[in-house]
Amino acid sequence: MNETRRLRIGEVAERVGLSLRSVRFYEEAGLLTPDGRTEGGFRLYTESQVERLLLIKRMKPLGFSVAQMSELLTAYDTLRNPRASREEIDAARVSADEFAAIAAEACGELRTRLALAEEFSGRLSELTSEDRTSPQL
Amino acid sequence: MNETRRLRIGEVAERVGLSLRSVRFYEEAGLLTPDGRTEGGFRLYTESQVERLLLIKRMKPLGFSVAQMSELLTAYDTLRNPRASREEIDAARVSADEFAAIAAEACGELRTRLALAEEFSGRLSELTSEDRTSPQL
DNA sequence: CTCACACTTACGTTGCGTTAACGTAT
DNA sequence: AATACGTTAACGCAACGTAAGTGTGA
Repeated sequence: MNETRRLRIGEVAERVGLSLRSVRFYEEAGLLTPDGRTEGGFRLYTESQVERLLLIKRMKPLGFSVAQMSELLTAYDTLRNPRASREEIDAARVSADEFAAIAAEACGELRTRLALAEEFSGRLSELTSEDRTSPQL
Repeated sequence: MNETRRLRIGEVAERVGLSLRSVRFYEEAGLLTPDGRTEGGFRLYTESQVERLLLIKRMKPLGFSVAQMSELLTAYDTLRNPRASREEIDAARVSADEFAAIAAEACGELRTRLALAEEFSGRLSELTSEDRTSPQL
């Protein structure tokens, strides 16, 4: 029944919007291992692995390191795993909460960075618009 | 009369808020050369060089590469140089306009990145807040 | 047989951080 | 003489990009 066609890296990368190199890199980093290989050695991925890559991609704007992503994914896996013990779940919750805080802080830094960028950008575009005020950055 | 005390790299770095390494790195990259050295080889900076470093620092939120910053600084110098020829000024204006466009685009990317970051951050903080909706990233 | 696609090294890039070993200035 | 500050290599790191040379599979 489970007519789940497995995908090769090219199709995966295109669907997710990552480079082949990135997908392989995340594998090296331990973020996701292909479901298997063909006889010839081609990586094979399932749909749920595609989703996992999408999840990874959605973390990127926050600027997480691969190590952090790995941690967060582990915690997430634990929370979603019905077989996980009470302790594991609790630890995962703590971890997830920490990441929520880190994420909030990253958003804050992005906001200030955006504000600074916009300020500079504004001045820069005034630099060549000729009005009497001597333009200065 | 020009009682301009020149500063050494430590004081410069502290005032500007950059590391010594960064200041030296920007020098390597050709963004600014010290006004001179002491007999013993210590770098000496003028106030206007401090301002230049502050300017460099203000560019950073935009994510410019050092090569881009170098270009932009060159154009800026030309625009501020009263001895510059007409052609030089025109070229500098073109360059500055291009950078204004690049900067605006960078701001746009930062905005979308912030939006994505906030979305993920929001979901992440719901992950451990226990309500009935099965939490999913 | 042909191609598009994939594989594994392995070195290049950017913007610094970080020793290490040593000289300078007060 | 001590101490804070500075100097030049030079290697390390993250997160991939980019060949290079070779194999796979429809």
